[in-house]
Amino acid sequence: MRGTAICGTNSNMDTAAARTVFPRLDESLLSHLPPFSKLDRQQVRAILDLAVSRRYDAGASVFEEGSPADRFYMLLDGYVRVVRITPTGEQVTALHIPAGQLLGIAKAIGKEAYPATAIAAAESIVLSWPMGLWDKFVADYDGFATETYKTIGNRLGEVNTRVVEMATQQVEQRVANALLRLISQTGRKVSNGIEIDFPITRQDLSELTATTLHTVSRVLSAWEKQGLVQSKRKRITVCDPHALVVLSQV
Amino acid sequence: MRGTAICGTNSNMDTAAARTVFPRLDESLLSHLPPFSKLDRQQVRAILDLAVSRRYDAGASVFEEGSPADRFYMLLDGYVRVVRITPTGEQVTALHIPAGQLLGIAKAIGKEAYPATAIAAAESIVLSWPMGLWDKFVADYDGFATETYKTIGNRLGEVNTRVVEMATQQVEQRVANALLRLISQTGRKVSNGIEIDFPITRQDLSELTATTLHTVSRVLSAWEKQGLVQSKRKRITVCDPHALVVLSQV
DNA sequence: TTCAAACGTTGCGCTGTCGCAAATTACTTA
DNA sequence: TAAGTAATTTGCGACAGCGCAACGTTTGAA
Repeated sequence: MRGTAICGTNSNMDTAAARTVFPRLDESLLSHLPPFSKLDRQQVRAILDLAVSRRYDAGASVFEEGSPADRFYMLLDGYVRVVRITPTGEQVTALHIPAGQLLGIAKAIGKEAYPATAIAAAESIVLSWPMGLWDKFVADYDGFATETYKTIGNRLGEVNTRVVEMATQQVEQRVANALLRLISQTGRKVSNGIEIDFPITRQDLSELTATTLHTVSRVLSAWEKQGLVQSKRKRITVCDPHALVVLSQV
Repeated sequence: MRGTAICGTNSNMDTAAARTVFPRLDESLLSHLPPFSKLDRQQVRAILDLAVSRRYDAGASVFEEGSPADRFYMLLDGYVRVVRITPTGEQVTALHIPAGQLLGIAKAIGKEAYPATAIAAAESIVLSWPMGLWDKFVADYDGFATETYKTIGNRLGEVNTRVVEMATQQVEQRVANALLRLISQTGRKVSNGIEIDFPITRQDLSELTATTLHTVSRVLSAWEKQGLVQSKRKRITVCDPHALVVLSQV
């Protein structure tokens, strides 16, 4: 999907507040996505006409923890990580959101403010709607609510899994699991394995696995020597997924 | 067990917990609880007449991870902990549920099976309904859905907080936070402080804070010497909550 | 081309926490 | 009351992973 339909229009815009309305969004953008898949053409058209589309550079924040939840979002393309920041400034990544999912749906869980910060991990294209439309979407569009709550359920499960992992596994296993999850969500097949399809640093991985960038670096170096992974700056390729699976289950 | 049965004489349940036959349930049981607070007397009556009531001994499981989600529950009295069990048999407590909350609401998050096991931490009284009634409740009863999703939102927030804590805090701080949360949820004022109002072992606390019973024991012993807590077997009293707050934020 | 900033690697010492083991105390049941 | 079981405490050794520090590498801007 990267680079099709809606891309190429807007230039470098200010990450502050600028919103660009794209010429005309195509129905096919949404019609195959779970929350909208049961809708007919006209309904999707109506939804798209209410949407604002915007591009985010890698590292830009889509919304911030604690600020009033005035819009909800659909990640069309790219990758977003949801982070929380501790009083001491440490970042912890709660989960990753792949393209095709809703985010910032505070209203669905009865919140008036976003409970976490969403940061584009790669360049991303995001649709958004005013939160005021939420109830209308739920009421008018068949399957929207159901699919939304499935998404929330999955995220609850994911976070729960993180808790269990952090409680019971060693760093090496957590990193292995994190990599496996990343390649399953955004893996791109390359000659020597599966590459994570967005730039990711040792620091990012450490925030995802509750460790330090140093330890992640050491782990990856060791794996590279064994031929399990290959990595350049900000790029990681998993060459032997099965070996990681084995490692992660020790 | 179908229909209008209001006693706990259903037979397809597993554990050895004794069952108590209740007299006709009173509307006041539910009318002040968030999911039902907007309903009138007749509606609450109708809901109660569909409910099955049951008592669980401490340690008995209300439902188990992976089994088909055929009922949803309301914890009337007592305290339930939600745990996940790893392949290697270790238990990790995901969250605690105080009286007055729904649990086992898999349907709300689009699941067909319970995603975790619920264990009564203290003797508990639980109402339940067949999951088939879920959609009816959502459709017929004003505020039921909204309040349910608030509950889910809060739990998501809670689990997220656990992740952040486990990622950034030392054992001592995690235990302090766990105790503070427990006394805020089920604290009972006693002469020398606030006691956690259900039996809780070092092992339980360790499963809640991702550590070992030994370490918890050491931490509590140290605190007891400093007069912050007092503990007997299965009983913990926090004498100086403020000191714990300070400790937890180092 | 130069330079600075960001990212990554690696060695070393330290320590928080675990794991094991053994003893003690507190309940339960016969 | 005694025996048995569950919960707790405590000491000690081991080590995974952290923190620090120094250095290497890549990138992009001037």
